[in-house]
Amino acid sequence: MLKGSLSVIILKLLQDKPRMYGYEITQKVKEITAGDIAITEGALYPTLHKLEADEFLESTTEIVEGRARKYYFLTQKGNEHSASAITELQTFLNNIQLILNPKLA
Amino acid sequence: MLKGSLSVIILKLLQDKPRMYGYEITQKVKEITAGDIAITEGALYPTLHKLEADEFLESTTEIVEGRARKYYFLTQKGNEHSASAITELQTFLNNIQLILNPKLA
DNA sequence: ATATATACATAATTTTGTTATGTATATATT
DNA sequence: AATATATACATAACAAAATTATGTATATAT
Repeated sequence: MLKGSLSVIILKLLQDKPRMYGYEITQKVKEITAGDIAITEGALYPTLHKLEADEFLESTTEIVEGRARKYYFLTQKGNEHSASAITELQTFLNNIQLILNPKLA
Repeated sequence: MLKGSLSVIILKLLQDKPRMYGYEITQKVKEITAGDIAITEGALYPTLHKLEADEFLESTTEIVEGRARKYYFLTQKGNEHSASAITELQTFLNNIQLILNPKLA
């Protein structure tokens, strides 16, 4: 993982599906990237906690099939922040592309 | 900066121009990205030193216009490593793109 | 004389990952 | 019945790789 992108990925996934739990996020990323990107739990959970502490996310815990699931969702503040964070990452990715592929510049 | 991309950027720039010095790299990145990406010296120089310690780069210092310049160039090992490192970063960027823009998947 | 640009370098700190470990339940396999 | 795997969350020790601040030094423009 490139450091710094995980929180934006989480925010983006929660924009597309407004209620997800941690394990679900790891599986979704694995699915989208055909197994290339595996989010480690040691990175995921602290990041979710930080996003919640920053009031970008809120959560509710539910028991589903005998196991606890902690569902996260964007706050209004988180929704606003997501927009700029995603744009910023997109701009950065475009810039790296320009460096890696100057012929397309 | 997304952590981890800097060394790959340096390797790529040295593939395109096989002899560059540190300050020149910062200016080149600024130029390509229209000022969006500014490489900090505190990141640049330690990264150059590490690439040299890993024997991916070698350097020669020259005095140009009264000031010392340390020119870096790829070793054979560095050239081989560049190819895989760039491909790997490209794959990663493509995967992030899939997450950020699922409609293009 | 002073500010800015060029040119390199390092130290302290922060951010953000990886790896390892722990707890717990459900389901599939031997 | 025992064991392995998948699901589900969490935290601690450690490492990597930035940012920020600081330092040295020369050339050029104001």
